[in-house]
Amino acid sequence: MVTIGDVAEYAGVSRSTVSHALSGKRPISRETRERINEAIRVLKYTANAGAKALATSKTSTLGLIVPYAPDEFAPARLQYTGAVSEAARALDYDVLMVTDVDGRTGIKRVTESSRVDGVVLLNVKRDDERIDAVKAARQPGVLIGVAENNDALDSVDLDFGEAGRMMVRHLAELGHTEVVFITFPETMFRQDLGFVWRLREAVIDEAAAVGMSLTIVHDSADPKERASALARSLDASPEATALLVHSVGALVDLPMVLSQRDVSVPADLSVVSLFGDEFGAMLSLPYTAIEPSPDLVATHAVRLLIDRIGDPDLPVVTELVAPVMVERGSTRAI
Amino acid sequence: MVTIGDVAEYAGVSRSTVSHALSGKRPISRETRERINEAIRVLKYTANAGAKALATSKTSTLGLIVPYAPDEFAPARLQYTGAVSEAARALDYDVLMVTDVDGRTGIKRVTESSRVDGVVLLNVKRDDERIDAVKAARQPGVLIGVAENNDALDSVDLDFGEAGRMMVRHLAELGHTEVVFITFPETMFRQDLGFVWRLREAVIDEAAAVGMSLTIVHDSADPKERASALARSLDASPEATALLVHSVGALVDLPMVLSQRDVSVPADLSVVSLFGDEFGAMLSLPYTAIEPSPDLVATHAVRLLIDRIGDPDLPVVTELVAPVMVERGSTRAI
DNA sequence: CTGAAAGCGCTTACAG
DNA sequence: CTGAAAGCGCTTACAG
Repeated sequence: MVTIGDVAEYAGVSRSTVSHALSGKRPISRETRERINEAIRVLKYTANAGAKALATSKTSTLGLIVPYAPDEFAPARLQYTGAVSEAARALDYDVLMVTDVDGRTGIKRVTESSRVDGVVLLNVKRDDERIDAVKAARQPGVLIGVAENNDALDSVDLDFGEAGRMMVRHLAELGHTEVVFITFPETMFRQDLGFVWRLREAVIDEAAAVGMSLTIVHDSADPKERASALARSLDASPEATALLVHSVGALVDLPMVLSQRDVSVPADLSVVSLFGDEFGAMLSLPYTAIEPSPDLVATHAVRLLIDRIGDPDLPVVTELVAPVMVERGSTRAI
Repeated sequence: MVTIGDVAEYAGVSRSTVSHALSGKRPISRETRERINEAIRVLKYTANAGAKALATSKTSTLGLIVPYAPDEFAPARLQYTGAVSEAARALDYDVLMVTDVDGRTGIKRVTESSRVDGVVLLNVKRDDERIDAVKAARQPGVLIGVAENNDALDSVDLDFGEAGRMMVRHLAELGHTEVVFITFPETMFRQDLGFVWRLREAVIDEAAAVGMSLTIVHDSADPKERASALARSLDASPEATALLVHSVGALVDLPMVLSQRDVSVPADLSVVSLFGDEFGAMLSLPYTAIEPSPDLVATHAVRLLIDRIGDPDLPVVTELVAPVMVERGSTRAI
């Protein structure tokens, strides 16, 4: 492999001069710089990342802590991993995937061995045990999600509370007072995933505030029974004029269930939801919905993390990304 | 940070002795070993991965080259990234995610800077431009998929040809002679993705061989029109007694389209397909189908790559994983 | 069974 | 504007 020494020799300068030419950390004469660039070009030199990391104590690598729970919605998670990777690349960081089932194990491994400069935690729970693992590490971390047992890590997430309120207000403004709220299976709540809880609580509170009568339905965790359970729930609330949907499973089944009952949207029923492109692209869902904006969330998270790597004493922040609703004509005034 | 020198000092031995105790590369007296272990425990020592990589020229890291094309099916890709990561971990390797839109750029970057010991290529095309980038690198690579412009890299994939033949034979044995073959949108074929081509060719050849009359239908690339296009295709082939489905979009729409036409499976129509858990879990598809087995494919690929890292002169191999059909009762004899 | 020393490929005070 | 040298934290011949 060609080293900085080879470049120095070819260019007839010292290694430190090559190093400085590369980093731009001190002025180099035009002539010298040109000889160095020529040498780099001819020898096809690329700095050894490991050696640089050893010398500088910076790996330019972020650990992405993403336990592969089999029960969660895959496309959504893929959106986030891709978005984090791209946000990191844009700031010249690489991403190490850490998929250990126990996130703490993975965090310990990559931080203690100095493989990463910081970690990004996906799939955050309200009470997330990985937070202590990050606090025990030399490197900082950022949550994509909001935890309640967190007083030390920066967090970024969609403002799911506001998203819930926004959906309720949207329906309320159209005059809907009888609404069925379809949310994720109980199992998701029991898994303590923060966003399902926060959205549900906000929806309940806001509905109470605006005098909306809400029937809460949990999607079935078993896809085999999901559609029929959904159908029964709808039948049980014939007075409802609108659906507020925050569940991937229900979104999958809804077009078929409604079509089977000859229910037209929005003529017979208004529908508002929350889902992203990755989902809409596969299913082509015609529902007015809030965008989860994973790119924005990931970009903020990575920037926050890299800022903190640069300065550990920055104040801890929680950034909630404002939800945006995309109108698709699935709701109407009553 | 605590270094091997701190451990050596605490244990009262030399750094080389600690290093050898850690690697097990030479015999250490019981007493010395115990002092060292005690020192490691007390000081909470973990070796610096970068320093080790510099000294040994091995990073214990694999690059996962996965261009984030927005138009492909996300859950399938996530299955593979997770499977590769887990297979690598099992053999004590970490995984660096390389999501550059141009895979060649990413390969160049991580190999030239010695960030990885080898690369795993996902989303392989029949004519894959990344292969030359790998050949130009010092580190070896493995394809998850089969390319036609490849004479140097190991490859692992599901045997999609055999999968296609298996589906045809399954229907032929049940007496079906009029079959509609629904495959991916033209755009996927134009993207040159090997597996869609190989399966289609095998289905066509095998159908000819067994005297089956095949109507080939390409799924619509636009999810908005997909279901109605699918419905029209079915209407256009009233003589068909079976469907052979190799398209994610069609699988999403099929339950609804069939239910709208009051077509029962398998009473009115037999259906055979190819899809994995990740998909079945979300949609609960009741169709007899071939398993794509991403875990098996990824495990083989990673093992092959690590073997080759150990010995670059191993013969180049292509491993095709035998397809397995899972019976779900969606086909019947005619 | 153990240690002193060189080396992996960088960066960065220090000196000029 | 440039260079010689030390150091980052490991491993591994070499020597005993």
